[in-house]
Amino acid sequence: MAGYPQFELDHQLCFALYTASRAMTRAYGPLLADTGLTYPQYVTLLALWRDPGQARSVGELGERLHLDSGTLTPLLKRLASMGYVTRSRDAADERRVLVTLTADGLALRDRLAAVPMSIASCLGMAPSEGMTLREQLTALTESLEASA
Amino acid sequence: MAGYPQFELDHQLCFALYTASRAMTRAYGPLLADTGLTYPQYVTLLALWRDPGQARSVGELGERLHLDSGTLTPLLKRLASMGYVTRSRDAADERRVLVTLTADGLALRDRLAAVPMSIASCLGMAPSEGMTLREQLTALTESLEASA
DNA sequence: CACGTTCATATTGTGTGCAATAGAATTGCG
DNA sequence: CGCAATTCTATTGCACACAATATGAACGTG
Repeated sequence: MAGYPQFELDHQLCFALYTASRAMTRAYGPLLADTGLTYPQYVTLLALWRDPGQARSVGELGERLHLDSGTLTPLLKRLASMGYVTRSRDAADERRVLVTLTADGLALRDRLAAVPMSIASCLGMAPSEGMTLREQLTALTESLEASA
Repeated sequence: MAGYPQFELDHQLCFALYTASRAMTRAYGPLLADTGLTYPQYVTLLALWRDPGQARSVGELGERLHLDSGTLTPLLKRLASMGYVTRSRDAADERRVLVTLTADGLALRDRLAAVPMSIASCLGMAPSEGMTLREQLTALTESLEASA
């Protein structure tokens, strides 16, 4: 009986992706522990650090991060309670909530400046390899989201 | 001011990985909806389908899936409540809990036989590309877990 | 300018993930 | 044999993810 080769766990791209993603998140844990941040919170700050004076709506952040309000609303409330962002209704459109970095939130960028290099040293690959892998994963995301 | 190029969201391998993994999980949703399974439950069944008569301890499954008991215990209880597995203490070592496929759990393997091909058609890449990507991700996981 | 539709965010409910702890069983060492 | 250390699973607490729904604001059409 040959079995069901299409179900072999070690042949599944999905499983390799799922496992690698969780390993990556765990790798950030010790690097973020000082600041009390989780990995999703760190990624949210990455989006905000891009242009620190610029306020973003929840929807803009969600589009950028591929996350919905059910995830972002409580996450942003926790960032606000830690003093890293502020949340306020947009005066021009009261449906929108604007998220802005605080001085403390911006200061985190300097405190965490070495994090990307620390992670890079754990990847076991050259920067060019990482770049290629990143591009393949981005293309994969686009294909998967287009099929939805 | 040049800024902080190391923090550019679109240059982060971690973010591409995080986003792709969630996109993949979402892609499985419609394919598993009929069975009531979630993606982590499906992956757990993949491990069990490998050798359907073989009982596994929670620890063995956790090692295979890189998941701990805090995740697996409730997940396996849900699979048991759906009738797809049974859970029982190992008579030879009462610390261990043995997980076994039921007939219904095994029958799912036939009901879901087309799932891997359906997913493959959403990936936007040739099988050989997917295989290479999978190998790179597996190597990445090993590097990240070795650095822990 | 009313009012139904659409838009933006919040809430609810379910199911992971994982660190930390607890608790029971087994093992190993003297 | 006795008991401390170890092993294995379960529990607890917290933080995502996301579908489904609710709520309120803004818009468009007549």
